[in-house]
Amino acid sequence: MTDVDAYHPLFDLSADLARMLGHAHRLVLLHHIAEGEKAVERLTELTGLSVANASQHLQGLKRAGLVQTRRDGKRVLYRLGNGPIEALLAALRSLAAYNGVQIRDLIEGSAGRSNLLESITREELLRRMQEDSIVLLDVRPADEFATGRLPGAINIPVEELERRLAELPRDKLIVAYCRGVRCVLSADALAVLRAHGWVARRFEHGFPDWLDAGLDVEDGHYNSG
Amino acid sequence: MTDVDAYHPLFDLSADLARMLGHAHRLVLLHHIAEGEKAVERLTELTGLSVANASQHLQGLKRAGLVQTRRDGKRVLYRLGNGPIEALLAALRSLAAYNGVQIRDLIEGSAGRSNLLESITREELLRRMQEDSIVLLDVRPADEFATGRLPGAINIPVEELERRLAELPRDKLIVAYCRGVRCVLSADALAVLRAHGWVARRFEHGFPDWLDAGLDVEDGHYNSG
DNA sequence: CAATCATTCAATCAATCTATTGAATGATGT
DNA sequence: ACATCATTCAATAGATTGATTGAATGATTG
Repeated sequence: MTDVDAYHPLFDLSADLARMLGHAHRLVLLHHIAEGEKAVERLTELTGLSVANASQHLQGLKRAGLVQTRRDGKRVLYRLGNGPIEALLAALRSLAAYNGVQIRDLIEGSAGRSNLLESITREELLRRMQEDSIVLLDVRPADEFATGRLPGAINIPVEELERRLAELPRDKLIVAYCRGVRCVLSADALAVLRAHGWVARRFEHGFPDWLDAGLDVEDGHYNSG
Repeated sequence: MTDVDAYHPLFDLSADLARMLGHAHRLVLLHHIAEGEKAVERLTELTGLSVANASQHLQGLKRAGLVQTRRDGKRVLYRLGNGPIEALLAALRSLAAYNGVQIRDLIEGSAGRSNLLESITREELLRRMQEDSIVLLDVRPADEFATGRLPGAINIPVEELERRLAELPRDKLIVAYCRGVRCVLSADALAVLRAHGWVARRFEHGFPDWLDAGLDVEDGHYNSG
């Protein structure tokens, strides 16, 4: 048997990337760079890092392809690199937020609040939809919502969620869903909701799974034939 | 002025997470665990790591919430943790793959990385089909696909591609093909895929060339005589 | 072309991470 | 209770990473 059976160079590349994201200073730098091209000095102002230290981190990010540079006079401007970088950062932040909420629950509350964060099964979802004890929240973009949705769901795309929280009742469990297990939208939504004191869980299989199960959808053309 | 103006605990949490993903051994372990609950010993077989070393890495992953454990007799079974972990792993692999392709292009050819990113030779296609490192995407209309296709190809006609993106894995190179060099379908497909962060190239000769070369086709009547 | 400014490089030390070893724990079967 | 097995813990040494310092580079200005 070989050393690492499932070895694939992609694991090494992935690890190098992840390691480069594994320092708060670099994440903060990336955060600022993602908001727009910036010179090193500006980044040091924003982050409070020393020039040499910031530069060193930036060199690393550049080597990893996470940022690119161009010269403008005596300044060197940093911008985000190519590829799905923001998607990766969003996924990272999303999971971190999810875990962060869990940790806070462990500290704040004793017992079973942690399972409030876990996803809700389809069976439980169906039951609680019957008894009208939940609010079903679709956090996908409006156009996807328009194409089809779970019965009774309301739509607040995740990027609008924070400023539209008032639309959600506080006396019911919020169940957020999106496109499925690979989709981070509902996890982001959970983080926002929990951060503002709502009680929320997610239906992690999302809309496609619901569809596959042959269950009713609203306003869709999927099961109309 | 504070040390880090834009400081947010989320950056620390994210960095901790990323650091935990920043080692190929842990990524390989996660890969195996993601495919199903496994005991430590099984993981050592799969990875070639020593027991203590694997255990140590697993402890770290557990602390980070990336895996969970349960006991079954004397074994301890590891499974993936809660939250959008697979989404994060997919995003990581996706970007690594993207960068990997770029790097290889820089090494292999001086000329046009864009060029290499676009089309894949028949030889490379065959090789990567063997090693199952790509997803072959047929973007022709369904009826043409039904008549005959490259082995293992999946069919998403280009006009449906945008709304069916979820069917495509993010951790493999997507190779799109259509009717051949004069056909624009696969080029359109590339644009859609790239725009959404997928790593994609095209097999520009398409189905007819494959046929001419006398290579296997699936479910076709072409080479049955 | 010298002075200046923004950034990078090089060298250092402290801190952290990794693999290995061997001992300790916890569950099982006799 | 004892022996056994799977896993974890603890301690160590070697490798890697991070912050700081001061010098070097590259572009601009007068």
